[in-house]
Amino acid sequence: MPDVQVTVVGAGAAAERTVDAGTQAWQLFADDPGVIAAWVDGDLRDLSVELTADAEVEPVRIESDAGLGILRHSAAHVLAQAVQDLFPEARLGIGPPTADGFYYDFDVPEPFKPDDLTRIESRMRKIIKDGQRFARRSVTDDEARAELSREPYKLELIGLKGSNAQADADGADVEVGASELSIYDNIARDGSVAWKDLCRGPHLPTTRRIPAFKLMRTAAAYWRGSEKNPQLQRIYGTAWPSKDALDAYLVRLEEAARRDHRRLGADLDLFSFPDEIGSGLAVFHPKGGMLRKVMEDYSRQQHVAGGYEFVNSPHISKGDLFVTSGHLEWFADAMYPPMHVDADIAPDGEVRKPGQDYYLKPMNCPFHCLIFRSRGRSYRELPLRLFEFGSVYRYEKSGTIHGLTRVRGMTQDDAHIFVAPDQLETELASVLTFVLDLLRDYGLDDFYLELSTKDPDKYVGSDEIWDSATTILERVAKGSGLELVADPGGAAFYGPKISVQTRDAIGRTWQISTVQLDFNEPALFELEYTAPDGSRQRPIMIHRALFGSIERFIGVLTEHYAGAFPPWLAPVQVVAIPIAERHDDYLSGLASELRARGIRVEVDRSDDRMQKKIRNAQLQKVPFMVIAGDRDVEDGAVSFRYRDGRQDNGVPRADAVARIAEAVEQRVQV
RNA sequence: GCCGCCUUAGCUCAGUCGGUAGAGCGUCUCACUCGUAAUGAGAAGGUCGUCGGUUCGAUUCCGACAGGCGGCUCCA
Repeated sequence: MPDVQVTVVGAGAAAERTVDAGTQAWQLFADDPGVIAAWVDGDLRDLSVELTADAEVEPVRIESDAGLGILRHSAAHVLAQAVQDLFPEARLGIGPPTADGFYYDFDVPEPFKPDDLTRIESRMRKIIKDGQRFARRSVTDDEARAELSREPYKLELIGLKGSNAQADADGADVEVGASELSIYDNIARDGSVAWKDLCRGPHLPTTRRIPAFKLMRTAAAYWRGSEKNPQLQRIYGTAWPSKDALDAYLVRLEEAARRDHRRLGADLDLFSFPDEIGSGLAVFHPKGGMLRKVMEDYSRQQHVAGGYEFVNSPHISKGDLFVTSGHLEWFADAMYPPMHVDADIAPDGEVRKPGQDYYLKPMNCPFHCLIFRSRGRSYRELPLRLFEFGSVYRYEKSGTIHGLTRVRGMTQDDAHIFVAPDQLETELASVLTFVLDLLRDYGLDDFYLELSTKDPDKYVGSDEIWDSATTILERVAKGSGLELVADPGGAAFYGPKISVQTRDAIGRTWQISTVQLDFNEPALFELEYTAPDGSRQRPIMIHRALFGSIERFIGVLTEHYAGAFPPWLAPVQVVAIPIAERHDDYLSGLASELRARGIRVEVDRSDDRMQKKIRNAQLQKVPFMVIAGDRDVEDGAVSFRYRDGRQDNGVPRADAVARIAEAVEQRVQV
């Protein structure tokens, strides 16, 4: 048998190896059970692939990104097999890996019930225990159609082959690759085919190589992601290279649940969503209101320093304003319906006065445009930066509402900056710096940027303008030195945008701030300024919001800090705890001193025992507990307790006040 | 908006195979005055989300609606 030369790329060094023709990749890595697939000449392949001359082979370990994807994709196949065993009428959608797991979509007559998941899970365990081999074979389109004639969704995917851009967009690419079709057979140990699926692979060698998995939940999902298509039943699962890794993932989910701002909002008495008001409409309680005030105060202060002018606009407007701005044309469905006022209809039906439609405002920009237009503007006024905490109302679809992060009434820290074209790039760069600096002040410091470009189906304005605007934004974004991710088609209809994505304390990302360019609205409102040469010129408008909305930002910060806000943001900064009632007055005196320094302090005069008061302050995540008993009173001192249980006893009063005031002023976390 | 699940005291949750309900925490009162995460005793508190249907009788079964949760779609 002729020999074949291959190159094995390992950790660090590449090694030439000579193997028999017909050697399969697994034979190179037979001594390493962590290897589950291989890169062969840059393509991800099954370990059963036969090596050809001069191939470059690199092992794929199960815990690598590619390895996890293969593990989870294989788990999805096991799920689908289990489902079709138990529900023979189930038809297959797609089943790709996701960031932390996998899912598979099924068309079933009845949605799955919670009990079904348990049954499916045990069936999956049996399939895994069976050690079925994943075997790949290439098929022609016609062969695939014949074999999968019972699977209408798969047939549709076969038809998509070649139009790969579309398939990529909705995840179908895991089933049909760019070139040839393949089917994976699951071969039982008696050699029979237990199950098969159209799939481009690769897969684990056998089902036994799934060390740990769990089905998480069921949900409905539209076929190929479109509302117009039928809904399939999706089963989500997760799979990991070890039981420990699975457990760690489940712990991570619990940690995220522990930080959920909806739960903390109730526990810390920050806000609520009374049914009587309506879905997605929050009320802020005194503690949430204080948090909000502190955030706003600091933001206003920074906006003054940043050269912004403060404006204000009403919550409702006649509809014509939103006809001019284009919002009614594009977003009428997502606006609260109009209030029709001032109509005068005679008893005989004669219209004496037609009346007017007023709308709750969904955006602040049209109002700011009117402020710009209220008088003639000179180039000397530019950049003109108009800032407002503007409350807007959007009739979000009922199913999308989520705590404070997706609401129907919100207050944006909204500014519209009008610039001359030659000021655009400089202003954008300084806006981006302003945004990032302010976010850092609130304790967020891990960012990347996303550049959202034109949606070919939903935009206004000329291609040239879009291209040049996009180029400028890209240059500014790159100039920030932050990682930049493309978001094709993600722009608003009126212009491209940069959004700031923030990673929180447990690594989740949130879209917070946006900086959007708008060449469109200044034209709709016929905005002009007089240039140095006396000509009339059209300004460019920059929309920008840092918090996005205050509500959403409070939600994000609450989760980021798990409710343990740094002292400057904490609604109650200090709880003073007397050990016995006779120490109340002593601590009231200290509280007055602290209040004189602007510190938010409460003295716990309840008749709880001191241990209970500590527990209560701890549960409320108050940054400073100052405790005083006989010893402290005698020494003119207090004892500190921090949220992490750390104590610092016998601190002189003046030092204690200074320590607290300093932590607040420096905006540090304690 | 679509699919599924859920809704019992302020909160977390028991319970009633159809005969109008119970605990812990919280609240209030009293006693206790205590050195770093829950002192003890007592009391108040619910037309079992809303409306309709079935039934002698509905918190329980059925339906609609509202609200919530998990996804999908959407997010100017």
